[in-house]
Amino acid sequence: MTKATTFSSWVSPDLHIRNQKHLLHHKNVKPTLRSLQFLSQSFNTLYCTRIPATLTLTTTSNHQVTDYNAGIFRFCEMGNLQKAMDLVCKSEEIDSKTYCHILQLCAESKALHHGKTVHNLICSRGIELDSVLGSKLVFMYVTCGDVREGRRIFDKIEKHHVFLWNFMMNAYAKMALGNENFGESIHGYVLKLGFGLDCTVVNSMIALYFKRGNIDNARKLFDHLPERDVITWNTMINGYVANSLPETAFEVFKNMLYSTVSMDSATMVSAVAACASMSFLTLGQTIHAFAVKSEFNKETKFNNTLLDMYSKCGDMDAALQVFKNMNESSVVSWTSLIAGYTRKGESHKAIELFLNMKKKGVKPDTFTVTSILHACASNGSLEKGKEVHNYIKENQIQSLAVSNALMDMYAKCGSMDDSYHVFSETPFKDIVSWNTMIGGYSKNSLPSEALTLFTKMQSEIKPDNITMTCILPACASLASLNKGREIHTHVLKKGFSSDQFVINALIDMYMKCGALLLAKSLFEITKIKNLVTWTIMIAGYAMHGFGHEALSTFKRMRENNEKGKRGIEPNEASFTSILHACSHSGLLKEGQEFYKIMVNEFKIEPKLEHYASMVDLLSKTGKLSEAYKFIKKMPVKPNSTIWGALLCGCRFHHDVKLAEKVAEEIFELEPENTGNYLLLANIYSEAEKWEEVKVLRDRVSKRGLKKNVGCSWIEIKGEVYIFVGGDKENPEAKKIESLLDKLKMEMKKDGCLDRVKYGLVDEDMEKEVKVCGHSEKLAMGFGILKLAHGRTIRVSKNMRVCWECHEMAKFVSKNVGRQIVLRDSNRFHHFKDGFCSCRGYW
DNA sequence: TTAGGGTTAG
Repeated sequence: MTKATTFSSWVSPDLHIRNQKHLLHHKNVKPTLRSLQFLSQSFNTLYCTRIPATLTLTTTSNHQVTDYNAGIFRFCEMGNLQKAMDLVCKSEEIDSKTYCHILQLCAESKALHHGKTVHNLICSRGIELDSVLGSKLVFMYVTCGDVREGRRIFDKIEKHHVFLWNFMMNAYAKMALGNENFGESIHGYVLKLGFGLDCTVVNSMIALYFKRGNIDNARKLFDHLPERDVITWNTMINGYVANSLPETAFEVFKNMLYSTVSMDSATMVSAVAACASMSFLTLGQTIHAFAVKSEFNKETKFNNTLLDMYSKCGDMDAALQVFKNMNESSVVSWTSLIAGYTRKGESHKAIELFLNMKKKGVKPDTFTVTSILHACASNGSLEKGKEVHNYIKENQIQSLAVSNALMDMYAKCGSMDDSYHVFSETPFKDIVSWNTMIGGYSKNSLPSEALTLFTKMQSEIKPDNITMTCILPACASLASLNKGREIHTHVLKKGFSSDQFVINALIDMYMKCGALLLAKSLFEITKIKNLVTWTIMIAGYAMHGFGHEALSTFKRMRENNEKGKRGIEPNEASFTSILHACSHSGLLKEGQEFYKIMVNEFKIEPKLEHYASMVDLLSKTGKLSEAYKFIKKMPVKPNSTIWGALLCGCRFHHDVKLAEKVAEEIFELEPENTGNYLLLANIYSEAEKWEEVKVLRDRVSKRGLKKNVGCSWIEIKGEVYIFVGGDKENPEAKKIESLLDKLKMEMKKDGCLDRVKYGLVDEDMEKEVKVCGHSEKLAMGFGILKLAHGRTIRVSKNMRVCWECHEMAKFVSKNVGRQIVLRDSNRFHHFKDGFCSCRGYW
């Protein structure tokens, strides 16, 4: 008997491999060609073998069959494990064959606990462990997941059937799938045994290497194989497609055409799939023609791949044509069509198809419902999404992908409560589930929820690179630099820093947290910058009021400035950013020039955000009537942002007459927004038109408008402190108040407050609509008290900063010598030495 | 060896 191997603890993957090598070198059994092929197959398909029942029945001992044996056999046949167990425990007169039966049932039911009981009975009753009963025990343990115990029994067995070798190796293979070197050690053994030139064995090895992403080794095997069959070629094409190398797959396909091997339908399927993943429509059409000639187009599987190719290439007419010409369509055909229309943004057509398919009696499966949920999500149609959800519940179409698609649909339709409901009811969540939820909270302006879930996630599953891109916008939205830096550390530790999405999200986070220098240095050290990287940087400079830096970044992007790299062409979003930059810095000439370039050179049709930037730019630079004319000439209906930009301009340049006209347009669009009424009231009071102020105040109180609550927050040592106007609850409230009083006195002495008399004139009005509340002043005061001298004070506000607070920040930056970065709902203000980066353009 | 789905920044 082979000496039993003892394991002191649960084994590492490395140890499994050593054991498996040991298995292969076992002295008694010579591996057959089939067993080697089987071994590599086990990697590829996770093929799970059952020891056939006949194996156990052929060589059982001749014990007398008692009533108990017959009874247990019957219960096993019926699958009633509990009853069979009861009988096994009751009688000692049980033969080896019966133990085999019950162990088989334990394995099938994955009942390790019962299996162990049977094993104990066998031992305590002194039943001989022959190769058949031993094999069955091994089978039971391995199937139930206890490979270590299975191996212990395996080593006790004297004579092994080759099937058990394969089975044991398969079990180890499954466990060792994640190991880099394992494939190579099997490969070495294959060569040693002289199977290196055998087509069938090598085909399996090639597939194994591709499965493991080891493309070079797969290629080497292929290159050295003297005789290749159709499966060799197909495996190569398929392997390259699966490893996202469709171009190489195509090279192989071309070479196959010149070889003596003729293609089969699997070749066609792989080649068409390669075209699909490359969006190579013309090539796909050529193969289509070839397939028609060779009559491959009779097969449903091929036609489905073809349909999917057209759908992925965006040619929905061709996809529909294939669909119509098909002899038999399946749920796969319908799903490919639905997915195609969804990708094209034609969600209504996808939904229509879904309904049609149900009408035709084709039953949607998990793939279909995930596609249709995606369509509802991109359409934002919560109602349709809910209908699909009901259908899923009624028909019990369950899978993790379906749950994830449901969470995503609810998140994209803005219903995070429904999304969380699905999440909490999903028993086994994967990384996609967590990422979808965290990203959903971030996008739905629920950053605290996103951060809470992120913390919870870490105790259950390892976050990945996508998690980073989901959580970083939440840090950005809270302006939580501490949290953002913490995540950056995590990114570096886990090696996500080569991911372009992660880097872009980090730069964006630093920009939105006001850490312009950190954003800039990360941007500069990032070697590969894509359009989004550049646009984030330009948008960042824009929101910080660094117009010239934004312009030079835009220029750098378009030039061949990086070594050996071609310049990048701007798109719609880049122009939004650069126009923003111009308007935030009052760069009239440049802005107008960019607008022209966008429309004339790049043929980009302006969107509302482009128009808004232009109106903002004209208004800020005093071109009020031009701005008004610009709005009137717009081919689309202006929104409140556009009119609002002009109204701000009217205040800045004291044009009461135009302001009245503009305000009426906004009041019509946003009758509930108190901010607009206050803005007009300020314009009146600055022009000392007290009667108009009074009329407006009456209008506001008559409407009984909702009060907007302004709030500001500051992060100190990782804690976020939130302030609302007139807040006295903060334990430091008294200290802050006396500090602010002192500052106000000094400002008065300096004559600073003379400049802000306009904003303060109508205090009643201000109290009534309670728009400002000067919460930013409280947060700044708290920062002065709590942060060491020399540290920048970073405050965020959910509305635009008020004039008085702005003046105070300027004063503090000069007279107290503190740098302040204030983020309001519109832009950043950097205060230093008595100046603000906005230079009045806010 | 062979078809379809869900999460990712401006």
